[in-house]
Amino acid sequence: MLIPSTVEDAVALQSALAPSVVRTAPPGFAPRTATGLDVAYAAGSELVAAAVVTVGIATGEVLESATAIGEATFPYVPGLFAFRELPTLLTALDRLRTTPDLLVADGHGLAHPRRFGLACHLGVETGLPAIGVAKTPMADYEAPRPARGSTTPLWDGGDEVGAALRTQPNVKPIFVSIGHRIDLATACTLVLALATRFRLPETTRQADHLSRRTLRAQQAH
DNA sequence: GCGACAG
DNA sequence: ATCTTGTCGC
Repeated sequence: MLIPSTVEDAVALQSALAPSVVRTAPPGFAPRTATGLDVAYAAGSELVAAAVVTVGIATGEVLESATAIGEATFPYVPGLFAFRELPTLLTALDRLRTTPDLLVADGHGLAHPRRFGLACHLGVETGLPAIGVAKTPMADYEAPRPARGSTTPLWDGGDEVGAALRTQPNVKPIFVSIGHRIDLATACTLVLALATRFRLPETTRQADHLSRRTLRAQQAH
């Protein structure tokens, strides 16, 4: 995968790719598994550890996982952090034996200044359905009702770009947006099904834990 | 012009 | 993201 060498090129690439995002699900789309992706960073270096974990949507059971060690070359710039994580995440994805039904990225999809966050980039790059799940919003929203499952729209420049989703009663919402080849309502339903017990979906939790374990193990060497 | 800004 | 102990609660 080609990583732009400048911020200007990175912004241009996102704008160029944004029209490729498909905002509807494939006919008869009924994923049985979901693959979570996350990256852990080392404190003072560019070392990163990526983890991808496939779980059963109905059970939350871990079915398969893969990891990769890499280097974050691109600097952290809000709106461009996908360029830090993409190469290592794609390497880890390639190591899965079974092609994912659905990707769940740790970050935004359409709820992004150029409508092309990490989840969109992952989806367009792989051709797979993808959802963005973020812990903090970049867009405006009103608090959803306290009940589990309630949602409220995410607004950015007059566009509805995602949803604030309450996954647990009276717990801070998470921010769901389309990544690729899915609609927002389906994305929210699937994320809710993956967040039966905790605020974050099981995909995110498992990938987060595995990426941290992988980084620690790498640093011990 | 200045601050804020996914991870 | 990461640096970081204990503590309150289910």
